[in-house]
Amino acid sequence: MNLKQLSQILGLSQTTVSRALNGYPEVNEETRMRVQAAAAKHGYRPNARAKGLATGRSMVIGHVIPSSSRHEMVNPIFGDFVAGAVKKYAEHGYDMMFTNADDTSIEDAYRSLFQRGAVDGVVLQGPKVNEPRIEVLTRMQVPFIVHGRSTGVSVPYDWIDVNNKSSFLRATRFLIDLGHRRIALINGLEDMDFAQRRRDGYLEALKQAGLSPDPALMRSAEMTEVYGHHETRDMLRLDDPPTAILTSSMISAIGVRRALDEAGLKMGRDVSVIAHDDDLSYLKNGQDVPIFTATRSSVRHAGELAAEMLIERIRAPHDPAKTRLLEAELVVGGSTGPAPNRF
Amino acid sequence: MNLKQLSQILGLSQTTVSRALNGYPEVNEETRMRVQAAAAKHGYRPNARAKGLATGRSMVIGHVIPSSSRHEMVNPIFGDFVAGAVKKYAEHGYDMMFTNADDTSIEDAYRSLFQRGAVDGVVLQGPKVNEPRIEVLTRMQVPFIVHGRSTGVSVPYDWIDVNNKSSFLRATRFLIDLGHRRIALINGLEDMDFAQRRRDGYLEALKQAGLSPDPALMRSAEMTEVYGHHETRDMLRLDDPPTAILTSSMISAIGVRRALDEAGLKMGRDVSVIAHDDDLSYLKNGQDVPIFTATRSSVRHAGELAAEMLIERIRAPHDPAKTRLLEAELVVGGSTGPAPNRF
DNA sequence: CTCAGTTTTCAAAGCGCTTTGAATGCGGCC
DNA sequence: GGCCGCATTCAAAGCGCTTTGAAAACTGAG
Repeated sequence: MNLKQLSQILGLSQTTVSRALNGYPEVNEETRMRVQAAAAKHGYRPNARAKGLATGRSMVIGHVIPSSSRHEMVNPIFGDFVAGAVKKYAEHGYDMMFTNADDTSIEDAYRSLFQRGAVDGVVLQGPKVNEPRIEVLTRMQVPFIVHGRSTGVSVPYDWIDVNNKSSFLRATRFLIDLGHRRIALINGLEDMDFAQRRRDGYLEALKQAGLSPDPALMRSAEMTEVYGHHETRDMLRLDDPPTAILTSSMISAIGVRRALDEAGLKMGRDVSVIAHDDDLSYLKNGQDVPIFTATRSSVRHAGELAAEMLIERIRAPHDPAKTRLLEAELVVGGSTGPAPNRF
Repeated sequence: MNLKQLSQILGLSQTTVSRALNGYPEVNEETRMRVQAAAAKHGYRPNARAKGLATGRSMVIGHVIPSSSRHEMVNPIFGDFVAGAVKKYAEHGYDMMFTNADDTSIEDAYRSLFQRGAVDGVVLQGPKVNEPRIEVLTRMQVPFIVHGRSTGVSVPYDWIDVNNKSSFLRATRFLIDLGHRRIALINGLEDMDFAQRRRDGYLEALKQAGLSPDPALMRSAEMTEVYGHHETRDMLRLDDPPTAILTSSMISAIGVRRALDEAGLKMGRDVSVIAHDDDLSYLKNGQDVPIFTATRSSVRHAGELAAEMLIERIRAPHDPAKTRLLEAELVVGGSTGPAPNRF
């Protein structure tokens, strides 16, 4: 069933039927009712491609998934961010499109999406420091939003981010206030912008407390469970092991916990742990009492906000850049306690 | 840059340029080279909507994400399955589209995707027992593939699934062979087809061993960490607690482990645990030695296979239904051991 | 040199929609 | 009665591509 057929059934022109369905005012209300009824009856749905071709808009928003050859990892926060975003997209009549690109051709993938007219805007995830994609998209003059920020990029752009620095500063200070002096940081990949900001916060807190950082206590890699376990076990073997560990993800924190268990150490008593908690739906930080003391910020909520900001941007391409900084809350759970007295 | 402009630059007709780029034989090779060079030089990429309108194919494959009001959970396997699928889609020139639909309108969402001409095929995830969507799609005569199967659906359809019954049968038998008699099953939601098959395998193994199932040891819900923890803690309080636990996901298994730790029990010695491991990239089951004894089957690989099967189906809509049953491997890790002697 | 056969190129129609510019019908006012 | 303005409807062009059916250019045989 297409527009032509529907209009023939109704004995009206395509113009009138189209306008009736799209809510234009120059249609007799009675006619509109008749058209809407017929459309519903015959299950008519306008062809998205034809509509897009005629309007120049695709009503689709793109995401590019890097299929890295180096690290085949899917970000665990992916699902929740997407769930948040897609919900808002749907509310505004947008669909979501994914494309795959290998590491070397990510910029090209973004360019392709727009040139092919496949999308009206894109979300840029996981920005690195000096993220080149941001300048590419800016130069292309297309609507986009960054989930995160990129230190070193000077052009203005829309972004939504968690205040990584302040939350890790607060978390570190919290541990210092509990008497900890040997505090480890199990961070994400170094070239990721968020990881750098978290480290900045951590270092800042140490500095304010007059503590000097120990490179042996600062680790960074892709945030898996195995990684958290491995680094913890490694650090526990040091002559002067940490009494507290700060970790960039709940998944790694689970590995940290496993390593502590294996070493016969009790989390919260022997070693304190603070994790960053993205509030993933399948990995809640406990029921009522949090398992881990954590800096918490819902990535699903970030997805919703990102979607809304991007849709606004698509509507008003020339508005000045908008940014949104979310503060993570510091929730206190059972994984932290006063530094053990070793003497 | 569109086809018209490009053909004007080249002094050729649109027909010839289009054919040159799409590899049709009736084009002089020299001309083809010239066209390809010009297209590359000017960064020409055919408009996907126009192309789709002309060909009737969208080169997009759809996935519907249910935004349930009941359980707001994103399936943790989502990311890896999608990563596998999108990679294969890309290899064949397909993009991936997501749409959101609330629980009540999922069928409608599938229908809409096709009627709007937005997709050439869809993947149906998380089938329940007697899954109504399968019949809807069958009746619509559109290409689709089911990740999983649906007991009770009699029409033939394409699917790819893990042999859930046999893997849980084997896992249960493995525990029985180790001397366990009180074996608990922490399963997924009851109405999910995979959960039912896993329970069947579990029950079958008990039956073969002459053991009668205890309803108090069979739990089912959405497979979160908190759920695994909660049910385990609950069962440990029983007069006759289980000595072994079978769980449907690694995430829940982590919760199981936490409950055991809290109770001062050692996994593998006091209580044995077997988990189903989807081989998620961010949640590997250990480095070299598996943490958990597990039934393992890569969901990412399933995503790749599903994508390929669907693309085949799109190419040959009238071929007989194809199915693929993957056997999970039983990997033995440190979480299982002989049943403790309680006397 | 001619003509059939082959290779190569082209103009135009069509995919299903929106939107422009024009036409129609109607009531009201002078 | 004639004319204007308003409400309503319509025919046709256009979005950028593919594809059909025809034309042009070339080839080799007779």
